[in-house]
Amino acid sequence: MGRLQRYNKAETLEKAMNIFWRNGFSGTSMRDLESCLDMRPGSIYASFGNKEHLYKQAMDFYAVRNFNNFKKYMKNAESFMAGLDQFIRQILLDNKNPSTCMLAKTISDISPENNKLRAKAILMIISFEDIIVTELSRARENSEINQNCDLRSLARYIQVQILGLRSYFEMKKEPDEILELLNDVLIIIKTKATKGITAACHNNKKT
Amino acid sequence: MGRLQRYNKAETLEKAMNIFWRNGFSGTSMRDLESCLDMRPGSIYASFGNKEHLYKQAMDFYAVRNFNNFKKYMKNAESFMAGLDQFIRQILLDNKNPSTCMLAKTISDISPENNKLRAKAILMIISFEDIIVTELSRARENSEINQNCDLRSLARYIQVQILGLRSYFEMKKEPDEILELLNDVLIIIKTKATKGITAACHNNKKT
DNA sequence: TTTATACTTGAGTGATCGTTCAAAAAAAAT
DNA sequence: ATTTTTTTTGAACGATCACTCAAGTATAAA
Repeated sequence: MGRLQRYNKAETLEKAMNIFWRNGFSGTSMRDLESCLDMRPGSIYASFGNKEHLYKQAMDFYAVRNFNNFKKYMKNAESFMAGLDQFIRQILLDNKNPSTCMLAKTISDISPENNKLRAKAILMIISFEDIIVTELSRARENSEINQNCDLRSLARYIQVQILGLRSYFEMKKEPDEILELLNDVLIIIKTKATKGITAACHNNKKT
Repeated sequence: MGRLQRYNKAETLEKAMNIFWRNGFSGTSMRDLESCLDMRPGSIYASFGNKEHLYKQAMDFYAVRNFNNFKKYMKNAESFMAGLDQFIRQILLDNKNPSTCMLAKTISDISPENNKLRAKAILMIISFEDIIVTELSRARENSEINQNCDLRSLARYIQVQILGLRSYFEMKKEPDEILELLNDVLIIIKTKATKGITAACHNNKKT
């Protein structure tokens, strides 16, 4: 039944994800990928289509792993806040991978003309927001969160906090500062969640 | 005394900044720059050295403009918080330019090997943090900020908030959501500033 | 008008880009 | 063994990359 496949698809995609995550789409050449994956161009194209399609699959791999990771931490933790703490902490303290979210990086990386990748990344970020909302509503059933709280707004706020932390610590990884800022951020999310203050008073006036 | 320069350096750098900001270093080709600047390669190299050096100067242009902008808003506003509000609002609601900070983008964009640009971007982000600290201490003299407040920590927190907002709104520019999130963020910064709670209780325990 | 000087031009450099495809290799079926 | 099927290989393609430099052009001084 023909020659056996030399490469495991999941392992290969993980390698591709790592190099794309680090160097970006334009910053990663097919020759970089060839040496990183230990595959010759023909094999890569036979397995993954072309560079853009490979990037898409690497991004999928990233997103699925991230989503599952988040759900896992939520499931194992004794509260939403504890799970969120562990989830963000693990991302920020990981020194093997970039701190920046690969999806956010894709959105800023990609030039306007080939915005297929951009659109896909945006969809996946919104999917993650949906997952946060799901977990928040579960937490509300457990009375961890105020009944009046707008979960969609809170999820957006949490996203901004995560993106901010990940972007900031891309430049320097000082564990003390990470833990301090993470603590600050978590305290405020908890306050917002329990007091239910979201989008209270708009001040749209010009100053 | 020889032929006159056809190009205004500041205007040219602004054009270069815009295209680099949008497309990144790897995503912008010299031919893109040639048409954007309306200059032939020889002129570009005579004026700016090479692509990397041009990027550096474009980044400098970006940083100086941003710093001055921040100071201007701070000077004209009646309080630190009002100035910060106007500063961030103007960045997020501007539809001509990317939402993401060019310095943050540079840090995540650049591949590890040519990390000169990366290092420069990090230095400039830290410089901006210093400027925030300066403005905060001025605000403290005006009794806008609690005496016990750790200004460096608060400045870091503000940076995270700005980076988070700019990263988040790179994907979608919904004015309502922008104003709501900006309002949320500002309220909390104000609370932190007036109550002086920063890095209170670390919870380093594993959950 | 001529000369000296400063800047611009754009065809052309070798290197690298993403991608292709005929040939080789390895397994199962006959 | 031979054939059939599937995968891997890597030389090679045209396009584009960052970059160079001799020639051309515009100005001020002589």
